[in-house]
Amino acid sequence: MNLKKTMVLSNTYYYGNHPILVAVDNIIFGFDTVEERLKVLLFKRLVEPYAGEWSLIGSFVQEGQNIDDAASSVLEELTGITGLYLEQLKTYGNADRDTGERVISIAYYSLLKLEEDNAQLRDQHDSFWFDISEVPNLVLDHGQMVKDAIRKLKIKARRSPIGFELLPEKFTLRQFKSLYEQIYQAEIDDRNFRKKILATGLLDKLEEKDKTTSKKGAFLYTFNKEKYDEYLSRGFDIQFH
Amino acid sequence: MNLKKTMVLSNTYYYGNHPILVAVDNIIFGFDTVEERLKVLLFKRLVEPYAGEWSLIGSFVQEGQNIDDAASSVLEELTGITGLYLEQLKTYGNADRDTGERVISIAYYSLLKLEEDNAQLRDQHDSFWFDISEVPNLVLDHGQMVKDAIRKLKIKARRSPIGFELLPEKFTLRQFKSLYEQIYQAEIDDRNFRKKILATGLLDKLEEKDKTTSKKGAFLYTFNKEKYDEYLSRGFDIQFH
DNA sequence: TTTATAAACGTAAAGATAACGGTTAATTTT
DNA sequence: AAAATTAACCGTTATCTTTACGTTTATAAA
Repeated sequence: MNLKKTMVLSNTYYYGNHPILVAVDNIIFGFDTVEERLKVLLFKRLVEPYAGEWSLIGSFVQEGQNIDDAASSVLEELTGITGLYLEQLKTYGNADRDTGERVISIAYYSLLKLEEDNAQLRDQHDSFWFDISEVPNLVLDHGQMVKDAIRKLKIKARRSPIGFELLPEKFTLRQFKSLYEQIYQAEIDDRNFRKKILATGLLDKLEEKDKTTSKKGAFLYTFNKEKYDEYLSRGFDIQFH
Repeated sequence: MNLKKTMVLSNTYYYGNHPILVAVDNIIFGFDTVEERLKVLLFKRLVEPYAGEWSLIGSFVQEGQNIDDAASSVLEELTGITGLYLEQLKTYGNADRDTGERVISIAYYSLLKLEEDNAQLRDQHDSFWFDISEVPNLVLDHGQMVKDAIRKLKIKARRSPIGFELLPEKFTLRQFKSLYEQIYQAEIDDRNFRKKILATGLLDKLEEKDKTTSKKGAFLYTFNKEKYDEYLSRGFDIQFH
């Protein structure tokens, strides 16, 4: 329909068009600092449609509800945490993507710290944290959504200090390096990583050490919030893959 | 709504949810090689709602129509050209973004060559190519859409040889440079640009010269399609700003 | 006391970037 | 006909960045 045809509708601008069910789906990433693995949270569907199959978590967009609010509600009700990192990924809208009624899905991805013993986030009978290299077959086009989210995360990690959302308050350089290694699925040279990441000034070294992976112990670091905010506003660019 | 609550709905999985009008809006970019300006195509609305105001072109997503097809239809019916570059930008879905009925809009952006004497692409009484630095006030959240599209284009231009979509078949290095200058709204050193862009191997030098901007004349170049496809699949990275 | 190993520190060669000077080919002006 | 003009084109160097890899340190376990 081009503009002129649309214009003819005039008073009937909205009328005669076909409303469609709209949902949000959420690709939830978490970094396991113990296993040093990037994970994605998936859900086993208990009932029809697609009972027994793995899927993302989502919900329908309700009357009067902003789409961003629909996405953050899903996340908040799942985790009990507000203000988690959440960003729109892409909208999936092939007419036949849902085998039941037509549903357009707006996919979001979120990043969260996976250290806390948050009961709701623990593996449950109906949800599981999958290694991003071992995602099972998913319902509908959710597999494509996860693929697209991982691709987006790679790009995001270059232009934003993503560790701030994925690492715990205190972390070792080893953990930070392994986060990048997981995202890019590639080895990073230890010494070069250290140099580059410390040169940003983003990290404050603490007195404390973590001895879980070595006899010597590795110093813990935190993000310098001021530097972090500065990079967020002025732009950030780092490359590891 | 978390998964368990959703599950309880079971057979009524789709039932009870609220269908919403969904539209696509298109941010159409064109590079004017004569003026050496990056332009965006906007439309003066002739009738209500918002008569007399500038807006993007769009359409409602029809029953059974894929969202990507809705977006490409708008573009094809406007230009008469198929296969133009078109990519999804972002979905805008605040409940109150449309002052009439609720409409969720999926924004797309497209890139096209602006040289051809295509009547439909010329400035008309109801449409106009605006310099990207001189975009007027737009209807609803269309101004934000254009802003977001320009931001996306900057990122896109780093990771893809965008000139292929925006420049004519034959072009000068001057024109290619000015395209990047327009995208990044910054001056680029002539000699460094030439070195960097030629080093990619993307360009084939022709015998022909263009004398419109100098006495000496500037050699024309074309994209090497093989190299271009290679970069598209293996990844591209160039920085000018 | 020795061994083992992650952590931490350092260096040098190669490559990329930024800044800028000089030459060329043609037209326009004198 | 000669001089002036100007975009186009070519080249150099200093500086920063990246890559690759060698060395030392602190501690627990053998």
